[in-house]
Amino acid sequence: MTYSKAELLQTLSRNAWFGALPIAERRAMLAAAELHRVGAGEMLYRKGDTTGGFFGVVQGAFKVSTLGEDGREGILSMMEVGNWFGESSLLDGFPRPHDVTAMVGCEVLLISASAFDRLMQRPPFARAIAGLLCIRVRGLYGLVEDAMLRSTRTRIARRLLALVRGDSAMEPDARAGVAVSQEALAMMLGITRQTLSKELKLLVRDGVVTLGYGRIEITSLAELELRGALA
Amino acid sequence: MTYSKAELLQTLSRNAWFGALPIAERRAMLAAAELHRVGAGEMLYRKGDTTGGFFGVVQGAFKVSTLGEDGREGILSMMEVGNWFGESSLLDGFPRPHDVTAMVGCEVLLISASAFDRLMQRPPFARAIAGLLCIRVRGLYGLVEDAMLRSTRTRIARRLLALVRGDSAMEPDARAGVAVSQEALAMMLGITRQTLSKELKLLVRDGVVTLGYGRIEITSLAELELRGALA
DNA sequence: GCTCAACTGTTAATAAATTTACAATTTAGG
DNA sequence: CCTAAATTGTAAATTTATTAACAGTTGAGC
Repeated sequence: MTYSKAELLQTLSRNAWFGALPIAERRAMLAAAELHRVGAGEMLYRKGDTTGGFFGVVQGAFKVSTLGEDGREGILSMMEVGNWFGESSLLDGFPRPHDVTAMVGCEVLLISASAFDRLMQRPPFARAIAGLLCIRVRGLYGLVEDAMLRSTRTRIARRLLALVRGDSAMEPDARAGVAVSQEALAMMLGITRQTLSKELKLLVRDGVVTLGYGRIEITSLAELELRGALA
Repeated sequence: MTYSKAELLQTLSRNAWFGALPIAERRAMLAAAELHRVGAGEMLYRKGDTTGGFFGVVQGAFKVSTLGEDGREGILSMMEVGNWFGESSLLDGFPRPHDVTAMVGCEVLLISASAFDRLMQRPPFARAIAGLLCIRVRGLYGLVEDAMLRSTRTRIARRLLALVRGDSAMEPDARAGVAVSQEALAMMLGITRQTLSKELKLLVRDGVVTLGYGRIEITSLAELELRGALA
C-alpha cells in the first residue's frame, strides 16, 4: 500500500506528540523520511547496534524488548501507529539499548541519522525531541515505581489500562479491548503467564474483563481504574 | 562555606556530564546559578510541585523518591556532588514526578526556570540537556530491565556496583565502600530490609563484602562484578 | 560519659510467585 | 477441512519474599 503525504500526516497526527508539532516540523519530518516495509518477526534493530535512524510507525506495531542472561524476554514497551522512537542513540551515539521487533507486518517511516541531525538544527524540532525524551523519562519513572512499590495485582490493572488507553498511539475510538496474548502481557509485567492467568481469572469473576484468544476485553473500565489506583 | 567560581567549576567538572560540557557553557551555567543551603531532611521539591528550577549538587547528597499509596517509600536514585537534575519539569512544564530530599546538610546551585529557558537558547547547552535526558532514559531502562528479568540476588550486586562506582557523581578515588544503611539500600531495590540482610550475609560469608554501621565495604570488587553480571 | 534513636541480626509464620506438568481450546495456513 | 502451532486453563510442589517480632549494637548529640 502507498500513502499520500496528506494521508500519512493525518494518520500520524493522531499521536499526541506528533500531532502537537507545528505543521512545518511535521512536513519537514515527512520530507526527510522514507517509507519502509517490515515483515512480521523482522527486527528493526538489535541491542548493541550502532546503526539505524529515527522511526515512525505507520502501520502495525513493534515490541521493544530485551533478553535476560537466562534467555527470558522482557517487553519494555509497544510502539504503535503514530509512535516515533530511536532518538536516544542518534543523540548520544551510544548503542541501541534494546531490540525492536515487528509483531505483525509493519510499515515505518525512517529518518536517517544524517537527516535527523539536519532536522535537529531546527529549534522547534530540537525542542520537540527534548519533549519526547521527557515523555520517555516520565513513562519509565512510572514503570520503575510500579515495580518498586506496587503489588502484582495493581500492576496488572495499570498495564491493562495503559494498553486500552493506547498509552502511546492514541487511537480515535476508545478501544474496549486489547489484542495481546497472556504470554506477552506477562512479559511486559515481568511475571509468569501462570501468575497472570490466575489474576485475570479474578478479574473475570468480578466482571471487569472477559478473555478471548489473544485478546482481553475490558467490560468495566471504571472497575479496572479502581484497581489500578489503589495499592 | 563559600566557594570561588574556580573551586565550584573544578568540583562540579569531576562529573562526567558536566565535565564534558564546553567551558563556555559551564561558565554560563555558573553565572546563571545561585548557591543555596539545604538542611538535612529538607525537601528541594515534592511530587506534584510545579515550581523550582534546575539543580546542581555542590555538597552533600539528595535522595529522589516517591511514596506508594500504602506509605512505603521507594528510592529511585541518589543525586551526589556534581549531579544536575530537575530538567524534565522545566522542559515540558508538567509537575515534578517525585520527591527530592537532602540526606545530609547540602549545598546546591539553583538555576531558575527563566534562567534555564535563557540557557536553552544556546545550542550547545540545549544539546547537552538532550544528552542528560539520554543518560536518564538509559539509566531508567536499566532499572526496568533489572526489575523485570533479574533475580533479587543479582539486583543487589548490581545496585552495590552502581553505588561504589559512584554511578552518577564519579569521585576521583575509587571508593572501596558505600555509606548507605541496609534500610535505604532495600528501598532502592524495592525489597524489605530482612530480605536484603539475608542476602548480604551470604556475600559476607563468601568474602565479597563486610558490613558496618550504615556502611557496606566491598572487599572483592571482582567477585561482586561476577554476581552482578550473571542472572 | 550517657542516653536515645538509628541501625543490624535473626527467626517463625505467612503470603506470593515460580516451576513443572499436562490437558483443552483456538486459529492460521496448507 | 484438517493439522500443527499458538494460546489458554489448571494444579501441586517448591522457592522466594514478606510480615511480625524482638534482641543486640552503634554512634551522634547533649
